[in-house]
Amino acid sequence: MLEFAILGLLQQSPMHGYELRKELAAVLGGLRSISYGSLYPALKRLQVAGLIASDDPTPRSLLPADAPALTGRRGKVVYAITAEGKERFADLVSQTGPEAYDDEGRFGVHLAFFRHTAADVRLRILEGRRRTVERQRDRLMDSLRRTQEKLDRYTLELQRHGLDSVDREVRWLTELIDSERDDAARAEQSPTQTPPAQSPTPPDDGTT
Amino acid sequence: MLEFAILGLLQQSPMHGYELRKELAAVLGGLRSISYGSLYPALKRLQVAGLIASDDPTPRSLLPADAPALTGRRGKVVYAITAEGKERFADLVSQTGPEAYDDEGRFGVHLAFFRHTAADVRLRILEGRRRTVERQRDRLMDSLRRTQEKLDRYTLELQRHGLDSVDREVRWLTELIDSERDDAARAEQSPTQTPPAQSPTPPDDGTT
DNA sequence: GTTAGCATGTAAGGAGTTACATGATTTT
DNA sequence: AAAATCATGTAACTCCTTACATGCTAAC
Repeated sequence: MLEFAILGLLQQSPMHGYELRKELAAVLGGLRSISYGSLYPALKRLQVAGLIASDDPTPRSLLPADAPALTGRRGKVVYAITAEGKERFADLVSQTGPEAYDDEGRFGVHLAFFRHTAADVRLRILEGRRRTVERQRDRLMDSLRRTQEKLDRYTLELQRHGLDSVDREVRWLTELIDSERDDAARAEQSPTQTPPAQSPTPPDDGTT
Repeated sequence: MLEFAILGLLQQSPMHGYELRKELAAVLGGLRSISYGSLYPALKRLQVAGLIASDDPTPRSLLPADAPALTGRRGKVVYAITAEGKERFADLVSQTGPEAYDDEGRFGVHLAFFRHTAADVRLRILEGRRRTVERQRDRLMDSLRRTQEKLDRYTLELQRHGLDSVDREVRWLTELIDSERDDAARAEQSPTQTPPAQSPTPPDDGTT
């Protein structure tokens, strides 16, 4: 998931690790960020696999011969995606199986890169996610109905709040799906126009 | 976290692993359950630590001497919490530091066992959780305000939905906190009565 | 020229998962 | 007695975190 997100970000522009971390926070839900202990090893793995390349500013060959063992090379290291990396990203982005939507984090990453995703793939991922969340909702409703009496006030509140959240997520997904379908229908009617990448008007939301 | 949840459930009644797993699902948010690959090793660790004890139905000593190496002992194994385990659970339950509310899962477990938690500890945990979630909300609002134009429709939707969820969680926590404070005030007025373990009437919620 | 904060990296470990293997009990 | 399902367990692995170690660069 992390490697997927890195490839996606580097697709947009080259970056060094520190920068990447900030952008990653936005992609991964905006709340928690990834730690360096995950980030740098991931970059190394991607580089070894040939999916990204570093524009290393101080290559060994330019250092004086007496430079000591160099436990760690320092200085900003800018990474860029390679052709192979783009290929791999295209593969990942077009996955429509459970791995694209069963896990909340992975789904978020897929959504964040929807601009690089074909319209039919977008729709399948959104529908898959909705099915997953609907199943969660149904299980929760079931469990609430069956055990309502046995539960104390706090557990009850926790489950009701969880149910409410899941319910809202289903509605949110339904809005996205409907809006995707509208776009598809519109593209059908006037196929000469470029399909709209920006939505016409988001359905509203009232709050704030 | 898993071990905390197990101790909490065994506090209520002895159970075997399979049963435990179902109850665990409810405690851990009702959606995903824990796998056996986590559960059984956890039980073993707790037993080795002396916090739980198994009522093993087929102890080695009762088997015929020719019983072969016994790669795996089978038959239901019922676990019960020990006095030491109760002590440990009481310790865990009364923790009011970040470990009780920074992680969503851990907070959920704490909440699920609020009936075993002192009123002042409950309040501190709820307030801590609210602070954590408020910080998340503020960070998200900030990020949304600053980068609104750069984001495509999908990332924007994702962040707006995330913000909405976090906002609702803050409100939910505030309701719980207010209700706790009411209870505390009521207990103050008539200290001879036992403090109410069940809420009088949940503040309402309208939806469903 | 020293402190603060930017930037990179490693080692150890935590908390879970999947895949596998097997036994015990209930249903048909 | 075969099949389904209940129940226990291990090994290997995934994916991330914390704690640590270090160097580079700008500001005072």
